[in-house]
This record gives sequence, structure tokens and C-alpha cells, in this order.
Amino acid sequence: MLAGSPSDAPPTTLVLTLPDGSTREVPFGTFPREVVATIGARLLQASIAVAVDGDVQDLMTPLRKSGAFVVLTDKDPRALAVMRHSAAHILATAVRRLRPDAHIGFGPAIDDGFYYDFEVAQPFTPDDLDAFEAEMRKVIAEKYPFVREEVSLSEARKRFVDDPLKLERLDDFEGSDEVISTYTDGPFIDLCRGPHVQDSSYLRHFKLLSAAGAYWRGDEKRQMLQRIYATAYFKKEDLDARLQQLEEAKKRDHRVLGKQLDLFQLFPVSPGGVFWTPKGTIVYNTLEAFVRERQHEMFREIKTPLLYTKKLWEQSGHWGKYRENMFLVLDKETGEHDMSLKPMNCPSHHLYYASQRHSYRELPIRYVTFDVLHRNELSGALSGLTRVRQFAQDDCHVYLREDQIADEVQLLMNFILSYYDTFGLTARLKFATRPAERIGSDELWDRAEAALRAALESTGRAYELKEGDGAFYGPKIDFDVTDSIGRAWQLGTIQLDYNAPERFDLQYTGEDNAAHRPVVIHRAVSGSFERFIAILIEHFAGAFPVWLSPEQVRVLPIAPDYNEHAEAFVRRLKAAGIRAHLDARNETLNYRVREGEMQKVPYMCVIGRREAEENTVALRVRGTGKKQEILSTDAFFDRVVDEVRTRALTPMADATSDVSEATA
RNA sequence: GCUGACGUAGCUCAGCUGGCAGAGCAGCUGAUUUGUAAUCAGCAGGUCGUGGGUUCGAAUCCCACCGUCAGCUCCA
Repeated sequence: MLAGSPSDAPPTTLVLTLPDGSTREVPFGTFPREVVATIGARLLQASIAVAVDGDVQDLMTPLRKSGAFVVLTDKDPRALAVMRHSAAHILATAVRRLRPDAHIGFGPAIDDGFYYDFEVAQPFTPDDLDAFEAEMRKVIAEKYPFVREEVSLSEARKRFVDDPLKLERLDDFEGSDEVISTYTDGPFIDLCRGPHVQDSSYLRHFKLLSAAGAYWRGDEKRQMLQRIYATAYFKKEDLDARLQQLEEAKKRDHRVLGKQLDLFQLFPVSPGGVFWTPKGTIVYNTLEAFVRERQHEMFREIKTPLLYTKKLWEQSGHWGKYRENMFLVLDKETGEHDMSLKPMNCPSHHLYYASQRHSYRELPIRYVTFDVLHRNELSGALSGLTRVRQFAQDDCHVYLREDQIADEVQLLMNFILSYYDTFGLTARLKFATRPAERIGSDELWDRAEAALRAALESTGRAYELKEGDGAFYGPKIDFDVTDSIGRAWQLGTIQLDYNAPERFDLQYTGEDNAAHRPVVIHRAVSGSFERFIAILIEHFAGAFPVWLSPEQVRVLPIAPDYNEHAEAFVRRLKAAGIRAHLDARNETLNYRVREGEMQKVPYMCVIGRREAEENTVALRVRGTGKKQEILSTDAFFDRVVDEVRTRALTPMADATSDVSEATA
């Protein structure tokens, strides 16, 4: 490379290659600011940071290597994180001015903004946030340059003598040769490796969003800091768009829509338990039937008990690793809480597998169970349908030979992804490896991770690596589904398990007539029906495709004269299994149409004199307003029956419906 | 569980510094007989989350508990 000698001595001259192909030779340690200034003064003003050989650094960090030299302006996506990180410092600057007692933690940029953690005696209030925001605008107006200094460990300790959290962080540098740097903007100094924008005026469009507690260093045994979340953008339109997206998310919130559409209820007497209303139960059962239908061929559904003695959980390892999350039940004969509601189906499937002899020819064997599971989640973790204490998974365990892993993973992945396709959902794959808290030897983990990874890679799909995020018994592939406003949720999972077969002494008889150990794969598609329905509600903004809609067709006679005709049509639809309802209430058509739209009924058939005479319906498709279609009752009937049969995504949700506003 | 905010009619929300609990929608009754997002009128509806305390007097102030929410931790 141009960087020169392979010796340890740093090169004295660096060679920078600009995007136009020209090169600059500069002394080692030159500031990028000086290089950019020679290119152009306007560019210097516009530059947020630079990338040297692909690594982003700021303009005040000395250049230490040669390579491609790219100036990052606000057009470059990498510049946004730099600006947001600086915004975090500006926030801290403002907080320190108004609350000099605040000790500072960390303040990074995150995916959609930034945060900063403070240790304060009095937690922040919404009024405080307003005050901080106003103070930040002053800091911005003062245009403080971000000044970088590289200091020794002992010097750093002196500078942060009043900041215990920073001192603790500095302990990590003991014995390391990493450069310790500080950044100062006006009155505020922070231990930080950067990069930063040139001065505080580069922060323009931002908003403080919320304040909440967060454990120091993410450790629940440590003190709780106060974290302020915020976001910032280069352009006002981007900030406005983000804030509007947050508003839209609120309207689509499954808890809000669940109430408006009467899908489910939560009662204080069952925290984390869900009451499914008649309409919600239809959605739930329809989904379950769908999974069941798709699994019909290769999977064997079984039902197993909900309650087991601790002996089973000791064998499975849950008693040691998962007991805190289990609902323990008093056995009145022993006087102990040594029974438990099952938090997972795995052990019961293993028990059943082990109860029979299996030939290598039978494998893979797939058991599926939709039973209710109970997990005693922390009260503060509960949230709507996405985090509950009682739920059901479409839970499958596959027993297979090691040589079948790749094929099986491929099969399960296709199953899961095509299931999501039905709903127009796309998944991001994540590969999660051994966690700190785990069972099984490292050797087993090595094999499991290698096997699952190989199977995943053989599919050729992109995935993200999540170190240490696996289940306590094995590595896994998680399927994160992104809803229509870009939020990710973990739903499906494929987990490879070499541990359970050992613990449950699972066997099959091989070709050699000897006993062999099968491997277990845990699989869920929906994640849980509860969470999946929450995602569907938000994804469709409550406007389910016709096959999933609790009410598929609403028939509206214009006047009592046509009630009989309308009723006959409803009967015909119902006989074909269509969820059709007659709305012949003594209300205006406008009133009834409005209500049908608000309830997001996919199809409303209006029947008046013309329709009754000509045997047609005036069809109003959800979300399309006055654009009615006149078609024969037969044509409509066929259309609906066909859409239900094919599980079509029609009628497409008009997500921008402003109805929720009108009801507020 | 931890930090903070919140809890008023079935729903959405008013009710400022303590002084007789309100609106809209939904519901009920009646009139109206409706051609694609709210016809009109009347009626009814609340231990102000629960339990304590302060006060002549508490939806309002204080404490505890329960629940919900935003996060943290954990997680399908």
C-alpha cells in the first residue's frame, strides 16, 4: 500500500488520494481540516467529517494513515451519526449549565437519534426537557468549536476527578495503548473518542423526545441514571418527517386499534393476560388455522399438559436457568411450590419423543403444539400484546440426524419466509451465538454453532451476527420482521439444540442397528400469536386483508324495502363461509357507511332499488371513498370467495385513512 | 423488578392555584325512511384506580398499593 514501510515506525509522509484521483502528500499528523481547506473554503464549511481509507474521523483528529480521502458533507449518511454524537455533547453542555450537579455517563448516537445518560439527584421532568432544549439553542448560537486533545491516563483522571462515571470508564484504559482523547465545546469537556462536527452550530434541527431511567452500563445491579432520548437531522424536512412518523405510529399502535376495532382487552386483574373479543378471536383462530393448514403434511400436532413437576424442569435445565420466569404452583401434598406451568413446549415434546423407539428412517420427526405458555415476565416489561405473560406459540420441535441439519434449516426457513410473504412482511435474519448464561459443554456449542451457521450460509441469504444472543441451550436464527413504518420485531426463530438430546437421553436406531443421538431444532413461525397479531394490526393499520378480517362483508340496504333482498344475500355469503353481516339499522346510509369504514370492513355492499331489481350490488371497497363499483351479486360473490381462498392481500389497506383522526 | 409520567362515564378527554363532577361520541326512547364518512329531539350514565392521611371541606395536596405507558433489565 501507499502507507509505506512495514516497519513499526510511523511513516513521516502520508499520501491521500482524493475522489478525483489526484493525490496529496502531507506530513504525518496533519489535521484533515488543513487538507480540506486546500481543496476549498466552501467545502471546509460544509464538511462534517472525513473518511480515510473508509474510516470516519473528524477534522481535528491528526491524520495517521494514507489512503482514499473523502470529505463527508451532510449528504453522506455517515455524517449523520457524527452530527448526532455532537448533538449529545451539546445536550450535555446544556444540562451541565442548568444542573451543575449532573454527573455524565455515555452519550452515543443511535439508529434514529442520540441519547445522553446523567446521574442526578432529582430525575428530569418534561419541563426540564423544555429548558434543556432552549439552553441547547443557546449553545448552538454560541458556536463553540469542538476541541480535541489527546491526553495521558493520569492527565485524564485529573480532568475528570469530579466525574465518577468517567473515572470508572478510564479504568478500562489501564494497561491499554489506546489513545485517550477529550473533546471540549465551550464550558463542557467530555472523555470521548469522537468524531465530532467542527463546532456547535452544525446542530440545527433536533428534538428532545423523552427522559427515562437506564442502568449504568446496562447492569441492573448498578445505579440508575437518567437518560434523555433525542433525535436530530440535517434537514428540517427530515426531522418533521420523523416526528410525523412517530405520530403515525401512535395511530397504528395495536393497543389503540385493538380498542377501536374491539379486538382484545386487558384487565388489571390479569396483568399480561389477554381477553380476545369475538372479533379478535376470529383473527386469532384464522391465523392458527392457517398455520395448521400449512403444516398439515409434514408436521404432527400434539397437545400436552400445562402443568409439570419440577423433576421435568430439572432435567431440562429450566429449573436452574429459567425458574425466575416460571409460574410455580403449590403442590399441597408436598407443601412446596414444586410444580410449574410450562413456559415452553420443548420438554413435553422431548418426553413424547423419548417414549417411543425411532428409526433413522423416520427422521426428521416434527411435533407441533399450540398450547398456552406462561412466563412470569417482570411487570415493567409487559406491553400490550407484544409482551405478555400468557401466550401461545406455533411451536415445533424437529428431531433429526446431524446430516439432515442443512436441509431442515432450509426447509424451515422457506416455510417461515413464505408464511410472512402471505402478509406482505419481510424478515431480516439474525444469527445468535452462545450467551454467557448457558448449559452444555463448549464442545457441543462449537458443533451447534458451526452446523447452524453452515446451514444458514448455504441458503445464501444475508444475515446479521448477534454474538451472545443465543438461547441458553443453543444458537439460533431469529427472524426480525419490519412493520410498515420500519420498526423491527422478533417473530420466528430456528434454534439448534445439542443439549436437550443429552439431557433427555433422546435416541434413534441407526442403519448400523446401534443407538444414536438425534439433534433437536426448535422452531416458531409467528413467534407468538399474540405478538404476531400485534404486528399485523400495526402493519395493516387495522385494515386486514379480507381473509383475516373479522367481518368481511357488510350489506347495507338503503331502506327497509330492500331488507329482505339484502338478508338473502347475507345468507348466501354466510353459507359459503364468508363472514357477512347485515346492517339494516334505522340510521342514514351515511351513518352506516361511516361506521363500516371506521371498523375497516373490507367490503360494503349497498343495496337499493336499482340493485334489488338488477340483482347487483353497489360495492364500496374499504378506503376508496365514493368510487363505488356496480357489479352483479354473482361476480362479487365469486370475487370474495376467491380472495379468501387464495388469502389475497386485497383490498389493499389505505394506510393514510384519516378516520382515526375524526373519531378522536 | 428499577426510574419517571399517568389513571375522571363504555370510548376520547375538560375540570387552573382545594369549595355542589362536565363535554363529545357510544347507549336508551321517540320522531325521521334515508343512495356512499355523523338526521333531529329527549333521557340515562361516574365510590374521580384502591386504601390511608392532611383539611371545616379533597378528583385536586401527602403516603402506600394496584394497573397502564416511556425507557432500563429481560424477552416470543
